[in-house]
Amino acid sequence: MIKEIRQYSRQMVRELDLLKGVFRDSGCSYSQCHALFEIEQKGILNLMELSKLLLLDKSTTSRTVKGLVEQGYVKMEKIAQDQRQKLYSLTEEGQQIVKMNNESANAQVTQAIELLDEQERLRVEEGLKFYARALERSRLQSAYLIRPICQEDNQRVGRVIREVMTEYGAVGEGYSIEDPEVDQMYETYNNSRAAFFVICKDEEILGCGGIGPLAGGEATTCELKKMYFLPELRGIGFGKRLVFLCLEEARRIGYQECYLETVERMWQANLLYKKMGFQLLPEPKGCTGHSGCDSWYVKKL
Amino acid sequence: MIKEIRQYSRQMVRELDLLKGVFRDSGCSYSQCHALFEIEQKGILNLMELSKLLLLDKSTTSRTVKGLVEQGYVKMEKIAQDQRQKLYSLTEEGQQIVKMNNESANAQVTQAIELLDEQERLRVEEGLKFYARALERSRLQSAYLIRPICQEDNQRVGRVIREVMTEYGAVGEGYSIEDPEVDQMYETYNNSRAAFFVICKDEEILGCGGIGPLAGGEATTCELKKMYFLPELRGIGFGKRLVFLCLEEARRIGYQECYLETVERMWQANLLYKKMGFQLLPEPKGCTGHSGCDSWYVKKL
DNA sequence: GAAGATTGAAACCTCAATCTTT
DNA sequence: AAAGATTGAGGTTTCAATCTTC
Repeated sequence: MIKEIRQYSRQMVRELDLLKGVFRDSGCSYSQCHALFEIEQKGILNLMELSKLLLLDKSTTSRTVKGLVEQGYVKMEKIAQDQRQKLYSLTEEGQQIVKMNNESANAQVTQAIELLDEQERLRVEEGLKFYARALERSRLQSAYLIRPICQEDNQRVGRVIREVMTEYGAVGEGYSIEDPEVDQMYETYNNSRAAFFVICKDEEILGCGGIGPLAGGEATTCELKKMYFLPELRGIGFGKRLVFLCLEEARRIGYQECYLETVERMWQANLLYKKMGFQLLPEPKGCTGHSGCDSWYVKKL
Repeated sequence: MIKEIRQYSRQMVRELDLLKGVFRDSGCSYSQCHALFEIEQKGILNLMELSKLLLLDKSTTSRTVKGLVEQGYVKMEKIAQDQRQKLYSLTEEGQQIVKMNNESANAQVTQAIELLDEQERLRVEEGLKFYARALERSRLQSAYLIRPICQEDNQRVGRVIREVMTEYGAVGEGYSIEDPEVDQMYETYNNSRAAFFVICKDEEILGCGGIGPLAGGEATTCELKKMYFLPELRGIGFGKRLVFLCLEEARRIGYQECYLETVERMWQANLLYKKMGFQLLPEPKGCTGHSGCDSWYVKKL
């Protein structure tokens, strides 16, 4: 399947590349047209932001915009707060060009899309969306690594747990932030019925989570425990990966169901658990001593 | 929807562009890696073919391959039949590089695709396939034009009809190639119950087709007639467009069903009719006098 | 020192002109 | 003349170095 996807994506990129010819009429290079488009989208932006959007080196971007300013399509202004930045926005004429270019590009795409039926169009939209998103997540994730916890991580893991729980106001009695294990995660989970992972960038630890036996529960039930991500790590798909990894490990150990408890205000986490097939429970299981929690989930393994 | 599709495709292209960085390790430029890949796919090819596959100017391609030959990844040979061409193929070392590059590219794509579930992966594959195909067809179609027939077309349309019918052996008694109208399509279809279109590139006519009343049939039934495409025009989606146009015209005139007859060995046409919702009939309708036909279809309008 | 922007050198690409073979 | 390939001039892009402001 990878082979097919690569093949189709090569074909698609090739065709899209040919479409770029449309912009020749406007008297600007393709990169200049792209720059005009992105400036129009954002309204106003500086060189670095534009450079990232265009996927061009800042030096190229600088020269590209220089041409546009000379042609009178883009105007530059400075702000008092930061004399380093140059902020670019479109002139009247620039807006005209963007509008024209957009119309011809839309016409081209429309012409192609009209060859498909309604069902196929939806497939195209969804397919492109999923693939773009997957590639982005994969790129963002590639800077980080998931690995089992080791003893040297204890201190930094403790810090992550405290920071995230504090962020969500899960502090004080009835919350796991008070558990003595917080500073000794390695020792606590280093046994045949448990597993604990950390997510790090270089030496820095940014997230963690693991499984262990559910205190006061059946022997076949495990608990998904201490899953906390610093903000930097959120929204790039690591939650799904870590939960998946934990559930796999739980199955390997021999557990038959996985329980977890959390607070409703950690909405990203709650959404993730539901997506991963966890069922909301009306009341807690076992006796974890975490009376501050207000949401309980379980999933068969 | 066009807006969404353009947005996602921009995002996707941007991400794919970032993936190109993988090839840096091999010591070749991205274009060189791409060239190695395409040479490996085809086995052996000349400069012009390679240039088309890479979407690069032949001059760039020449320089790109020159570098690869110097590095010992590609070998050049000439053939006796045509001393103009240079044929390129991979050396052992070149194959090694391609294999390495392919593995790392596959790994990258795999990493992204693994973030999706089975359903989403299928959507990606289908979506990319549909879009690549639609863009290609749209590009190929843009060289041609569909328009109503005019009197000056008569001779050239007659030639197209005879050429295609002869190609499929639909010659002699019982075939419409004998109809006197073949040389006077404009006059025959220039009335309020009929319509006839031609597909042309510049002045050259490459295909035709139209509708008219079904001889010996009910007044509410029309016949799809004389639809013939020269080989150049096949496989780029014009059949669908022309049939669609004819059916629209038939509805406008007030017909309630559309009949057509053809021969089974024109398999592309038969496939098209089925796809467009025509039902195969066990026997002919009306009395067209075309006893050579062996397939009859009808579609409600 | 770090962030935003520009500049110089070199690589890459296109267009047009040219060379060689058919 | 046409098709395949190469070469020269000039635009586009990157990398690294530099300038300016915070």
